[in-house]
Amino acid sequence: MTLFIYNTMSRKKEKFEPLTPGKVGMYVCGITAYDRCHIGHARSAVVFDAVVRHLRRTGFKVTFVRNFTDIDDKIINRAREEGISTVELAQREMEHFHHDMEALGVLKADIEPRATEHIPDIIALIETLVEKGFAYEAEGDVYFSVRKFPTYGALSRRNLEELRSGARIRPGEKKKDPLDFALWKAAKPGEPKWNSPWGPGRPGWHIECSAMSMKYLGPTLDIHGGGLDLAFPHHENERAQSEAATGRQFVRYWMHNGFVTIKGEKMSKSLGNFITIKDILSHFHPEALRLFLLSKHYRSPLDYSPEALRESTAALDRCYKALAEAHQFARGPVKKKRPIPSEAEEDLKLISTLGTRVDEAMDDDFNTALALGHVFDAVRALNRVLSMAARKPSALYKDGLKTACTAITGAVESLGILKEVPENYLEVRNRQALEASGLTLEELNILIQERNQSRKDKDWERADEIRDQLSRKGIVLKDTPEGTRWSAQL
RNA sequence: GGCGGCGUAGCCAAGUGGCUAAGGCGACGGUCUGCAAAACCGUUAUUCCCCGGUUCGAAUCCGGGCGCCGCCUCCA
Repeated sequence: MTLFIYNTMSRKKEKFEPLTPGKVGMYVCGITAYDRCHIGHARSAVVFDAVVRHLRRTGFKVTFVRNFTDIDDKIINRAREEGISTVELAQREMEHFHHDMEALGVLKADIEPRATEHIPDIIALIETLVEKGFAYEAEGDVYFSVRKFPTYGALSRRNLEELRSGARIRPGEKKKDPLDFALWKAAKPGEPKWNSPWGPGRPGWHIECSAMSMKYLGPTLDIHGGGLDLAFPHHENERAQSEAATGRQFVRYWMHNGFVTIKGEKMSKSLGNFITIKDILSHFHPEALRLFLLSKHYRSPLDYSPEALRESTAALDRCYKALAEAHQFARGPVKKKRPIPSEAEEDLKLISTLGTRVDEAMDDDFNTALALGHVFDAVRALNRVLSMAARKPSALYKDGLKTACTAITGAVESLGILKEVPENYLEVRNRQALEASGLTLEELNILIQERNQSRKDKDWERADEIRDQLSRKGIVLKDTPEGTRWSAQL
């Protein structure tokens, strides 16, 4: 199997060949730690988490670096508003980030460098650029001279002259060219500062990513990822700085994920139309959010709505229900070994090859939507087998069902879903439903008993009344040969 | 204005030259059930925004149009 990745640089799907066979150096732009993360951040995190998982699953040794920007204008301003230090603010938001990521099942990066811990590396890189004539100092600021880098604009397909016509030098900036960008900013009174050859100041945003990525991954990264909004100017600038400094190719494969929109508009801090990860997780299961985020190809826009999350929850419930029932049958008391029909054998075979189909989908530029389609096919096949097993029970189903469950949960490793014990997942869903219904477990059981008595007496009217009453409270009753069971309504 | 992306069923979505246009949610019919629920089976796009072209053959390629979105300033 061969992995193909869409490279923003070439605008084409390319065969993935890392610099060193079998090893992948991957850098993804993390967050600026000044506020809670929203679903847009979650998408980027989950998408690249799936990338890392899939690379590792298919045998690559991945070094994954995701940075924190812990000093910049937004942090300084927010800290000032809150009356705390930039260090405190950044620390708090990095902790929030870690909590959110852990909840979402996003693997920790191997290295999570922070800008403020890499000031010497940043300064060294800027010095190289000054020495080589790509950067110049101006009253304590240092700027990158865009005109010195001939292929500037190649990544984001910008035309320098057109960019220049729209750009302006803002008051207080000492650029020679409107397109030049800051590598080092002289400290203003009261701002955090570090000493440098150009006087006290702090690094610009773009240079920190160049310095930190190359420090841990070398001059050439295999994969550099981030949101589409970072392509210009952030990644364009990173590329210019890095290649100017090293004379080597900076990134082999540029990957950019599309935006999360809400009512068709980009979700962003500036528009104020964002929903935080924390908010979502107070209403939905983290895996439902993951499922939602992976339900569309990573490069396309993805429109958020509570309905969409509910749909993902319904789909996830169906998967867990099937797994739970398969477990239950496998552990059940059936002893009789009657032969199982060939249809069941075929379904079990289909399930056993799910992993291959998921991996193939992922190999095609991480087609998670197609991969999920295969997963749902397998779940339907599993339910089909369960129906047959319920109709004509046989102990011969047990091993097949156990293997099928393992095949499914193993196949979705890259997607990072179905990681919970199915019974636990359903129990949590049920507990939440019970809480929401306002009933205690005891009250619920009394109602169920009363209904069963009514059913025995063939008082269907009363029995249905109780069932309807519970249904309105979000609790569904199911009459099975083993008795009446209740569960959360979808 | 410049650059880029998108428009596939009621909704979401995969498919980028050729087998029956995946899958999810929903709706309807059937099996099951006292009736339900869940699950399964079946139906739900003879057609992929519109018009023209290339081709033996196009949702898929080309040209034009309409509509939506994004980047060009901080943003995942």
